[in-house]
Amino acid sequence: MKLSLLFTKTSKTVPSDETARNAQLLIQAGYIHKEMAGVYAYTPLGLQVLENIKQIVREEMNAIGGQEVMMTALQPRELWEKTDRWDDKKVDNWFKTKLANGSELGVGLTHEEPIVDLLSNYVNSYKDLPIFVYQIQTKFRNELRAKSGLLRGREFIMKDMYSLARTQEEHEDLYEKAVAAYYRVYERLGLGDVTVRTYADGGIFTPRFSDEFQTLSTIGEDTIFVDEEKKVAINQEIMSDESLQKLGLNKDKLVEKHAIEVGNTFHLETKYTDALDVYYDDEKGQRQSIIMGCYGIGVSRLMGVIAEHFADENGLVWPTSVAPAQVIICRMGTEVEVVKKAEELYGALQEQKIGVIYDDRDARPGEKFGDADLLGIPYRVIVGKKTLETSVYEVKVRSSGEISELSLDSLIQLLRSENS
RNA sequence: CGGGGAUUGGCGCAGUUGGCUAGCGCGCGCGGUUUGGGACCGCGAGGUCGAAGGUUCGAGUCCUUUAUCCCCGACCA
Repeated sequence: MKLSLLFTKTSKTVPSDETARNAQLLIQAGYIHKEMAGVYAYTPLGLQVLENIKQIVREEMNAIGGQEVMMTALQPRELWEKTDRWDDKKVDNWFKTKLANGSELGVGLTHEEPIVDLLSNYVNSYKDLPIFVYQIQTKFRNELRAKSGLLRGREFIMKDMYSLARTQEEHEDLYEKAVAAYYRVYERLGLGDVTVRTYADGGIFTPRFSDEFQTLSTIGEDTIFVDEEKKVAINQEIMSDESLQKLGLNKDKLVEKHAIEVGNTFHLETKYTDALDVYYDDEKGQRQSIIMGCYGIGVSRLMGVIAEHFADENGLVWPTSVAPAQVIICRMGTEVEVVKKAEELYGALQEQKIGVIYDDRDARPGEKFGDADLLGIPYRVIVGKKTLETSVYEVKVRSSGEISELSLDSLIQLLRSENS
């Protein structure tokens, strides 16, 4: 992508109506646009990051047998009344609207009911199970208070997966597979070291604990207690001697930390399947309940977490796995030979299918360097008069600041290895 | 939903005890000098001060209502 063609621009000033670092940086660099509180649009660069995160999530869900679908945002009232989740007293953050004929609709905030309703058309026999089905979709929640940029929005992108199992053992197996897939997702996003499985409240679903995936961060609104040996934690909200005993955790080994929830998995048991009257026939023709699990990852929230977690005083610092491009070419000046050299490099990298941004603007060096830093592209290559005299390119690593001089071949090799 | 703060060109801000045609920086357009960390000179466009109502000879400045945004708290199935 040529920067001269990109309609977004960076700003020298921080938006005055944001205090959350993720929102400040993402807006300043032109990745997102604030429509209203808790509602953000994604511009080309931001969308690319979002798509990269989605793709990682998608690959890992597919790897455990997940089947992708896309459910609807508009939801019929009747379906949700069957599980007693329509009433505002039960779930108070619905966005609701009406058809022209007056029928009430809800705007999707989660999809247990519609998923089960969909699957009920196809699931009859033990032969049809188990199933993992997921989607990556916009969710709408009428939060009383949106805050912290992408971390808590009223409209946000979420991956929600649901598992349907025949037996408790099968459910446990699916559940742990999903948890393992979650670990791989955070690992690939660069958050593996700071994300910890955390026991939390199971909500209204079940007396069992749910598992949250908490990324350690000072910006986190959750307080968790981490057992660093066991690599697990317990959320403050369920912290009690009884819970600790049940989980086999030793109070003295726990360290208090702030963290932000980037995933949550629940044991739903048979609550939704039973309520919606969906069962399967076993080998003996006996009708049996279906055991469900649900698994969420806040995709857009992750974008905010990653932005904020890796940023430094000069701007964003994307991990290579989600960066909108691997490398940015900064062309110095407009001399014919320099332009030619830069275009050549741009073409060569594109040919190698390496994500590349070419700063072909007729701007001053300082502006180009500043933008390259702010945009957070992992590698920066300079093409200027000096480049013409040597046969190497000056390459700077955004995260470390390390500078090296590489031939075209080794540059390509470096960028391709990061890509895999 | 309770408490606090904010709202003035695209962005960031200043506007004295109410007083003339509402300023500044950045950005933008034109011309020129520049080009390895946001350089400079000249000219220029662009706002009716969140909205509505009121007080006054006169309101960005005072009063009332209201909308929106941010923060703290409550909430987060």
